[in-house]
Amino acid sequence: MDSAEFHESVYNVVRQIPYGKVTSYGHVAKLIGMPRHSRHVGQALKFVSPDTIPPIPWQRVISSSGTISSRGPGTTGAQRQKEALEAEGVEVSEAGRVNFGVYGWFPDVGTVDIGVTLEDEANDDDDT
DNA sequence: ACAATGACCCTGT
DNA sequence: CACAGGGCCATTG
Repeated sequence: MDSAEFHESVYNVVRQIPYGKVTSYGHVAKLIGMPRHSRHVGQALKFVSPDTIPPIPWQRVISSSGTISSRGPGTTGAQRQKEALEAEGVEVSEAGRVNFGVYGWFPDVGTVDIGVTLEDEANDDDDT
């Protein structure tokens, strides 16, 4: 799994988050089979540009605590994310928190097409 | 090779 | 709920 494939998997999963729903970095990491790489999911998402086709709804990925992660003081990323979510009907509290009980999307691992053949990676024998 | 960093996560106080 | 500490792991200086 290269970083390129990692990104692909992340994008594929994120694209499948239903409109008006949100999930967490950690869950995305689990879905692509790398539960320890929650931080890198965010890293992958920051490479996303609004011009990407098909579009990647990066705003639907927040922290496991249900809050929008701050990109640091002076940045507007978190603010844009909040507005983007509200634009699709997701309620975001003033503290930047979303009610997972209502808007959470946490499908079981294996029920989501990650777009990468992880199932065939064990098949490397050279049958003649 | 080492140290620091990051759109994270979990547990404990 | 707020805060602190430890763990995690690829990337960057």
